[in-house]
Amino acid sequence: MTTVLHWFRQDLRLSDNPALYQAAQVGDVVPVYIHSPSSEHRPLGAASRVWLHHSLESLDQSLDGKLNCYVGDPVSILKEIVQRLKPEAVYWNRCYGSGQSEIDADIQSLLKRLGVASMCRHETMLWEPEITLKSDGTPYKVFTPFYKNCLANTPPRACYEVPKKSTYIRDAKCRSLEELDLLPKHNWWKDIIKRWEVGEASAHKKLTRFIQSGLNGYKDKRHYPSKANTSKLSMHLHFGEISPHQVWWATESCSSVDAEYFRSEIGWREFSVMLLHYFPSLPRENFNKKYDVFPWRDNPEWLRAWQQGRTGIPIVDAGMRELWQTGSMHNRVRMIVASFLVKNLNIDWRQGEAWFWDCLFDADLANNSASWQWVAGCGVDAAPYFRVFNPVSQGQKFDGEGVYTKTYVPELEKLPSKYLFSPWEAPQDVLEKAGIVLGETYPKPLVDLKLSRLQALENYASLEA
DNA sequence: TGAAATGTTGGGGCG
DNA sequence: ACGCCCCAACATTTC
Repeated sequence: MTTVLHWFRQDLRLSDNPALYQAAQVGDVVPVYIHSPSSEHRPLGAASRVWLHHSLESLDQSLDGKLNCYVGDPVSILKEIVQRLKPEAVYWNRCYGSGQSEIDADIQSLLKRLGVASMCRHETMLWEPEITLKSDGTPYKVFTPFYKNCLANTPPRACYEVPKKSTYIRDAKCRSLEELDLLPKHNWWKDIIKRWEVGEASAHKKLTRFIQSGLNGYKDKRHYPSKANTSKLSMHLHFGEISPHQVWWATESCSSVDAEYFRSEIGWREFSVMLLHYFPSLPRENFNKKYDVFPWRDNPEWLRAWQQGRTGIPIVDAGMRELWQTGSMHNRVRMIVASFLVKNLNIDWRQGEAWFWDCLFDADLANNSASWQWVAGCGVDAAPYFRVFNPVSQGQKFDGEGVYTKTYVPELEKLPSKYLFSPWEAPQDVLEKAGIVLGETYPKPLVDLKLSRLQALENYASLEA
């Protein structure tokens, strides 16, 4: 029997894994994962490291404990393994993002030198970036025509089964999962990860549950953070515990408007990946260069207050505390807190992006940077600069009863809904009755919403001139 | 995947 | 009955 190697990257699953499927048909598989902190363009955030650790643990179990982990630069690690184990070929699924194509090219030339076949599969996305270009050969810069073009394009490929009868080989010289040293030294993460189930099986369970009970009414109900109408699949998709194809085809038979809206969100994910592919500087630089002279405010104390959920704006604080306590945040609230940071506090979107990157289990370079640039107005197909969310009316509209807000800001528990989203407007006796002393039991608002909005509009308008 | 300012309309109270 | 005012409700424009 021949030996082949499968290099796991952002495809931590057995089902619908094109490279693994093909590898297993050829021979016995050496499953490999390489942690390479030194060659990362953007080091993993703390939350991502925690999720990754647990995801690898789960993958290892699926592989009968045969997952082989290594630490170091992929080229030198793979070189060493290949020379030692002499597999017939190395398989992997393509990744996207800064430097990924270069890594692929480096590995391919390495394997060529070693006389080993390299099998890099290009079936990761529903529509690979190369086939979604406009007729003039340039990438789409507006979502709607991009997505229309996708739908009119070749349908996404069918899903692959879990490889049958595959034998996985353990390399005695690999490292243990613990040696990857992914988990933070302090134990803060234990309570957070407890809230989640990590791994391929959990991802599918979530998808099934969502289709059964969350998809119906998704189009409207997804906006309400206290409702369970979002899929919460983002982290599983990010690490490849489930593939977009599996999600796509699972909802494809549901021909409701709800399912269509849900699939278009998967479309936004494709859009972001495509953008990062063609504009690798997206996580660092304003896509719209006009914004390079924007007068961002440097205020570490305000930034800190935003991060810690003590801005004095209840829906903003609820969102930021949800992030801190759960490693995730409802998407509607992400937009609200982001708009507040950028357009009320006037702080550079990169500061917000960095915090999300560190705290989110689903931190994804493409989605995160594209979305922050969208909010800030400097991105591709971005929100117009004058679209400023009012966190008071957003709270009233999407969390009317305050169920979500009170979950994370319990000190406002007794405040009537009328003032829940703007406690600074509550009469003194109402505050007293609710046991609230502004500035003591709950912060006074960091900024005046009306004035800060006008200031932001002025700043933004100055760029237009 | 906004919100505020401004404009328009129409019903009802009232002299 | 009529004109006038007020203002909610809705529509449009502007940022």
